Amino acid sequence: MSDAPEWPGLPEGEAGLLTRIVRLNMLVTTVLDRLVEPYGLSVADYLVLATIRRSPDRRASPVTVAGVLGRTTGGLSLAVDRLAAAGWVRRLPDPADRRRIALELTAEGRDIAESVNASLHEWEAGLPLPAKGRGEYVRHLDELIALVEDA
Amino acid sequence: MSDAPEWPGLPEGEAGLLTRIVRLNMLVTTVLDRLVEPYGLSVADYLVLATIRRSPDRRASPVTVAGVLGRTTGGLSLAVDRLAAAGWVRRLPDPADRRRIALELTAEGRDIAESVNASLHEWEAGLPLPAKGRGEYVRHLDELIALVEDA
DNA sequence: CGAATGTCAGCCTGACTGACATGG
DNA sequence: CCCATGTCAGTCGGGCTGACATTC
Repeated sequence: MSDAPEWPGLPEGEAGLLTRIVRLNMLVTTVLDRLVEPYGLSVADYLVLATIRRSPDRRASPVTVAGVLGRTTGGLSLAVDRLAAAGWVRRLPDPADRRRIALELTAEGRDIAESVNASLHEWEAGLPLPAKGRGEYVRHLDELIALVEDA
Repeated sequence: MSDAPEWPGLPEGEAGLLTRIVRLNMLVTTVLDRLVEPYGLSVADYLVLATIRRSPDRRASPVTVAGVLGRTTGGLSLAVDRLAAAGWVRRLPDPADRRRIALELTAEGRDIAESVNASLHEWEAGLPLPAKGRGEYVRHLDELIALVEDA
């Protein structure tokens, strides 16, 4: 808490796309933490909920989720344990392939995910974007993402 | 290690500036890890080196660095221990105020920081930015940063 | 005395690794 | 037989908190 007074320095000087991205993320992380906190979960765990929620059929296998979030299946197992213990996620067997399971949100899990989501939207809507609107920004970010993705 | 196949889902749907920033950062983090790894330090530790390096006089107090990087002084103490043990950072007493110390890079620390920095620039220079050049992107990122900073 | 600085011990989050069981 | 999936035990990095000593 308390905003960083100055700049973290990745590269230096003017250029520094990386610097800026890191900086931006640092700020965003703070915002996310704040938004997510009242619901009693971590950002990392929220991402799991959100990933499941956005998956086709609102279900996803651990491997898939781990892939999406760039984690290992082992690590994800623990996260799912946490989330299941909290009553937000259910593991259900896949009748077709008995090695697999599907992760599914409970009603409560859905509620939380949606609440957080709403907070995020709300926060974002409150940003005083300079006229031209967010479209411009979104486009640029998407371009950057694409660029970095296959770099 | 293997690119995430799909999208992590923060908000959903179209908008989602936050989603994109998080996504972008996820990618960038991977890049940073890769760039920093050959030098045998973590990104977190590199940030400490870089922060010191960019400080006025190439020196900084722990409080300052902690402030810049959004960490606690306690946590930073440990990081400095690591870095000092590796021979990259020196603690030197402040004659003016005997509570304080100044952190300074050793020659080797400077070398490493500069090498990593060079890698970063090189990587960035290799990005096939679409004509208009990075100026456009930098500007947008700066605007976003400013926006989020006082949100 | 109260505030600021740095350090240390203890803790905790959260992920990874590597072995394993099960099923395709 | 070999590959894929999920889980679990053990481990570790990395940062935090809270107490403390010192100096202003």
